[in-house]
Amino acid sequence: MSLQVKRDSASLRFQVEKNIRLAIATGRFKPGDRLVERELCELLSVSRSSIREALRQLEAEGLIANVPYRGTLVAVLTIAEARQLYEIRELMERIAARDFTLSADDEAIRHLRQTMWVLEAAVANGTSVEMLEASDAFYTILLEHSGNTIVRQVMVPLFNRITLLRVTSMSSPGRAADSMAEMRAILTAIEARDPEAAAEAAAAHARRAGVTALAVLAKRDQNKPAEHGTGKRPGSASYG
Amino acid sequence: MSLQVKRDSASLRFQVEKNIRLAIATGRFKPGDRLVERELCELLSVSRSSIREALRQLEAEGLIANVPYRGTLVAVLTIAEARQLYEIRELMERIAARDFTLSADDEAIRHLRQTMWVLEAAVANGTSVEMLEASDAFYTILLEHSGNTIVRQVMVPLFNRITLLRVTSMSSPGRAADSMAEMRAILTAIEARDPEAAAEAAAAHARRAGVTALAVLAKRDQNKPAEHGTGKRPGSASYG
DNA sequence: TTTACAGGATTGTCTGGCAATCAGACATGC
DNA sequence: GCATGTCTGATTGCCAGACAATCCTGTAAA
Repeated sequence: MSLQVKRDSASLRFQVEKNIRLAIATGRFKPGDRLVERELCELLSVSRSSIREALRQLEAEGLIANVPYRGTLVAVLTIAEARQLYEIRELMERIAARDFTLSADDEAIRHLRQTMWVLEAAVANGTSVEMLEASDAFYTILLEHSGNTIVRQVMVPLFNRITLLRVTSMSSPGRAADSMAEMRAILTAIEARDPEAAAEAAAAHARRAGVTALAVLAKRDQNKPAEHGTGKRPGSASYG
Repeated sequence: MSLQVKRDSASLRFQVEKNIRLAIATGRFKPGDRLVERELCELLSVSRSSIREALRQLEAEGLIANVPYRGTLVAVLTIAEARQLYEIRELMERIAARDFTLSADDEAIRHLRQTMWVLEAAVANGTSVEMLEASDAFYTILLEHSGNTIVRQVMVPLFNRITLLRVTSMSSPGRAADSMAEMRAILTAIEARDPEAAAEAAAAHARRAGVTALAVLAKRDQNKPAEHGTGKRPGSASYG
């Protein structure tokens, strides 16, 4: 066990960043919503400097977009972009799984296996939030111990953007169980120390997640083609 | 010709960002160098707020790294990371070339062809800076008109990180001519409207650039294994 | 109806400041 | 000499308040 002191009193702007990210992921801020700086100040009880620095960071990740003198909006993903997103995600996960298999130690694999149990428990009888958390944890471990810094850094923004959709995509009936089975396949390949099989399993998982999500998206956009950006302000309810 | 007004009175922080990026690309700031905020303020004649916001953006792109209460350093790439970088770059360029071929209009292709001429002229009898600029322009057009927003957004940080190395990698004798020929091949495939060939040509180009760069890097690190981060301050010579 | 303009809202930027933290020098005790 | 404690200057993290630039909107004038 590492004795590292938990440098967890993370900088304020980092917490701001995390909170905004979370607010977007949970649908508190919806795609197209406007993020007014001073409202965020009040919501989060920090100064504008910290807010703005956090916004710049999120902007670089493509999670929000900035229009000069008009403000920052939560990014809106078109279907085409979603398709592109999932194509790249597949490639990245392929690499991550391969490199993890090649370079992860037993400790990491054990950790991954544990997370898989948690996921399976959540799918059996947990909330959807628990499922998402376990699923996130799985990927975090995979990326963290792949030894591939670059893939990790590329994936973070991708992942964040996918969360712009994921509330949608996971809602597909039966998808959770399939998803879990696919992840189990990744783990099995990793345990067998077979990088190619792991890569292929990860790719298959990403591919199917993409197909499902895109199907849901296409259907949604058929029903209400331009429902993004209601113009509704973030409001002032308590948050954080 | 586009009649778009050149929104070039870009925000200050954007110019700051551009200048710092350039300073890193040209070796003015070297990997490991420390970027002291107040020195940047004086160098660029802007306030700390703008500097800090620009730094956060560059940080999110992985071009600089931040250590709490110690400052921001220009990122240092290990050889392993460089290898990972080029592997992903290959995949991304493959997609970009494919999608460009599928979706670019004649105007864009003509533009690309023109840039190719500029590049060839630069290689024939131009400075290395001109070569780099033409080469950058080529890729910018490719990405901009690929219709693939996500690949573009993924590529930007990758590209920036590659410029951390590129002064090195282009210095390989004869590489410029080869590189040019490979890019010509991409263009040819695009003109033939053959997405698969274009993708393959782009991948080949990226692959070879990677091999060359890695070879140079490996050699350099053999000679002076830890010459990163001389600790030298940015200094105060004129800049910008 | 269209145009012009005033007013409000929001962002972009600056200034000055203060606490937290770090690196390095220095002194102390063994 | 070496380890430990302390001090000091430098730098970052964060803040409050301010002002100009810009955009949006509603209203009055042509």
